[in-house]
Amino acid sequence: MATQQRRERERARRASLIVSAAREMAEAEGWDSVTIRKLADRIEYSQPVLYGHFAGRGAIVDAVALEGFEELAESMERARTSAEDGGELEAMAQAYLDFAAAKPAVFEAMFTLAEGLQFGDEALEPLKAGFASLYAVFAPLAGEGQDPETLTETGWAAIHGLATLNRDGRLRPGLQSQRLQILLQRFRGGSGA
Amino acid sequence: MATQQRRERERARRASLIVSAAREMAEAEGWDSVTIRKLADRIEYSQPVLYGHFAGRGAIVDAVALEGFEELAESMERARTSAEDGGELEAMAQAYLDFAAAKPAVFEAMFTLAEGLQFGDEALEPLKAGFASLYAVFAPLAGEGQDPETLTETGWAAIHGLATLNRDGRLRPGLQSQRLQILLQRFRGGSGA
DNA sequence: GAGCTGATCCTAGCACCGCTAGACTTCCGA
DNA sequence: TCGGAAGTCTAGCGGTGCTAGGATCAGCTC
Repeated sequence: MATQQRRERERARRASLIVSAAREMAEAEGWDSVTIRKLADRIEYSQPVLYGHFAGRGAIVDAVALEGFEELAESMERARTSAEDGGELEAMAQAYLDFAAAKPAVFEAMFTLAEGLQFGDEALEPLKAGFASLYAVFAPLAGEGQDPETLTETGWAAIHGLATLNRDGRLRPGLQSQRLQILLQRFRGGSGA
Repeated sequence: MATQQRRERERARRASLIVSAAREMAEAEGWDSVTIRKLADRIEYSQPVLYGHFAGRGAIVDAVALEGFEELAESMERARTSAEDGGELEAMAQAYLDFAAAKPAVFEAMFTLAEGLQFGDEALEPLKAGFASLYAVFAPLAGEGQDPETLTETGWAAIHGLATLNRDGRLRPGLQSQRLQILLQRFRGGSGA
C-alpha cells in the first residue's frame, strides 16, 4: 500500500531528474548534444528507463518547454503586478525579453522545438496563464471597436519577434532596450520618452 | 579549354539541382526527412558527390535559406514599389507574411535552421537588400530624434513575430489580417480603418 | 519463511543518420 | 596511345532514436 506511493514518488522524482538534466545539458551545450544516451549516462540508468517516463526524446523536450512556460508566465505576472502604475507593459515585456536572453535553450524548446504542446482553447494551464498576463496589459490599450484579444496577440508577436531575432544575432547588439522603448511608444501611443 | 567551362556549367547546374531538390523535399515532408541519402537518390548520384558541392548537410540548408532571402527581398521590394502612396508598409508587410505562409520550409531554413549565414555589416547581398526594403518603408515613420534603423529593426521584429507565431499555430487562425491591421495602425499612428 | 508473480532494469541490436577513405572508372591532353 | 587527373562509387565508421527479450529483484500469498 505505502509501497505503491513510495514508488510513485520515486518515479516522479526521477522524471523531474531527467527533465532538469536535459535542460542543463541543453543550456550548456545546445539541444543537439542532448541525446538519450548521454542523458541516460547522466542520470545513471540505461536508455530504456527514459522511455518508461517519456514517449521519446521529443516528449522530454516538450517537458522542458512546459516547465519554461510555467516560469515565463510566473515572471511576467510578477513583473506586471509589482510594476508601478503605467509601467506594467514595460515591466512585463522586459521580463519576456530577459527570459529569452537568460534561458535561450529553454526558450528554443518552447518556441521552435516543442511539437506536442497544445495551444488555443485546449492549451495547458501555464500557456493560458502566460497569455492572461499579456492580455491584462494589452487589453486596456485596445482602441475603439478593436478586439482586445487580437491586440494582445499582435503585441505578443511584436515582443516575441524582438526576442527571437535578437537571440539569433540578426539585430544590432546592445540596442535591445532602445527597440523595446520604440515598441512601447508605438503601442501605448505615448511620447516614448 | 572549352571542356573546362562545360564542366563548370555542369557542376553549377548540379549544385542548383541539389538545392532545389532539398527545397522541394523539405517543403513536401519537412526538413527532418531531407537526408543526404534521399537527396543523393533523388538526384541519382551517390552521397559523396553531394560533399563535392557542399561542406555538409548544413551548407545545403544554408543554400536554400540564401535562395529564400533573395526571393523574400525581391517580393518585398516589388510590393513596396508597386504600392500606391501610403500603402507601402502594408504591401510590404503583407508580402512578408505571405512568403512565410506560402513557403514555410524555406522560411524555417532562413530563420531557425541556417547557421552559416553572416548578418550585420558583413551580411550577404540578399540579406542587405531585404533590410533595405524594410528601411525604406519604416525610416520615414521615425519620430523626432528616433534612430530610423532601430525603428526598422523593431518593425521588422513585429512583423516577423506575427509570421512565426502564426506559422506555429500559436495564434488564433484566420485573424492574421486583423493583426496586421492593428500593427500597421500602431506603427503609422493612423486611425487603423 | 518459501515460493510465486509482477514490476523494474539492462544488454544487445535494429534501422537510420552524417560523413569519409580508398578503389575504380572515365575522360582529357600530350 | 598512353599517363595522369578528375569524377564517381562501394563500403564502412561512429553516432542517433528506439525496442525486443531476458535477467533480476521486490513484495505478496500461503
